[in-house]
Amino acid sequence: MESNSSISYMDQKPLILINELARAKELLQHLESQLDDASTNGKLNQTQLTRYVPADSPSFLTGNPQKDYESGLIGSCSRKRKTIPTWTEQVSVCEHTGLEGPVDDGYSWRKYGEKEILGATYPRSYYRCTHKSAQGCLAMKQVQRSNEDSSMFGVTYRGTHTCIQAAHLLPGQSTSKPEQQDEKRQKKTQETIISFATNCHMKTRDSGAAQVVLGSPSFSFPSASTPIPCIAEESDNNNNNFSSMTHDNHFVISPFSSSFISSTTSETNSFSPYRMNNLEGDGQYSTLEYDDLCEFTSAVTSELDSQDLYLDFDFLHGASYDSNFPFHM
DNA sequence: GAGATTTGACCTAT
DNA sequence: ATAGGTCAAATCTC
Repeated sequence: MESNSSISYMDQKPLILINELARAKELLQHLESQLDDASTNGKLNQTQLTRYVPADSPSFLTGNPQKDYESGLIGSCSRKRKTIPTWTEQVSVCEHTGLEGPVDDGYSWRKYGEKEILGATYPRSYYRCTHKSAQGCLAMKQVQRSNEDSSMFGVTYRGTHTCIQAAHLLPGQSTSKPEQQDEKRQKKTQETIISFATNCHMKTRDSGAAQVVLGSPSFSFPSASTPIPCIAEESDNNNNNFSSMTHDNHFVISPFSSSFISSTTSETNSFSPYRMNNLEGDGQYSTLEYDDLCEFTSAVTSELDSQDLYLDFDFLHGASYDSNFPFHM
């Protein structure tokens, strides 16, 4: 990689990180799905999938994928109304970490409806991409506040952004003034990392049972509407040539691929506390890559019947909070 | 005045 | 019949 690209990469690390964390979340969801499938097939009878959600929440909050499959929200087009061939993503967002609530995820949305939902304390809000008319972007999302924890929101994304903002903005960016975007992005990046570190746990047990803990009460991915659809299909990518577990159970993060940098903007930020140190001891920083997470996902599924694993992202140890990084396997 | 939000009516799947 | 999703006119905000 030429030097200019290298500088640009360093400047854009926070943005990259946001996107990477969004990818991580999606991959964890994918993993959860894989584990569920394995359990269904009798491979993992003791598999437990734990996902924080209020008990009386709608399906996208209760984490009942079967229900959503049945309702057509996942993996297929909705059978209701116009069938938009879309990919559906489900995330939970906490307003405590999202700064501006669940609506501000970096994209421009226009609210087109609100509906009282049976059994739900709060109404569900319906949004579509602001650029639907201008650019034919079909992205939509639904936002619903949790019954039990009013600070929790369930955000269901339907469709991917095909508008200009999807091509030129990273999740977490908005159409506000650049300086405001910087501030928002910095805060969101910090909050995202902290939230991710505090609440994302993956464990395997001696018994072979697996536990995935996603979206605990304060867990959020402000950039949840990542413009990277069809993760399940892409997760089979075999270009993951840079991640491995070391002898001391550290997850090795190796140099960043150039392909992802091209999707970022040229704005600058500095988040040195959150840099990811690789473990080569050469002082170079690197980024948790998408394929690392594919490897990670694969590792979980292949190691379910073996020893405990421990995943240690050093960059989080350097963050300005004192909790132990809880990303374990 | 343009664009966003609200809200009641309407449509469609179950 | 009912519930969820969408439409579109009215209203609000900048």
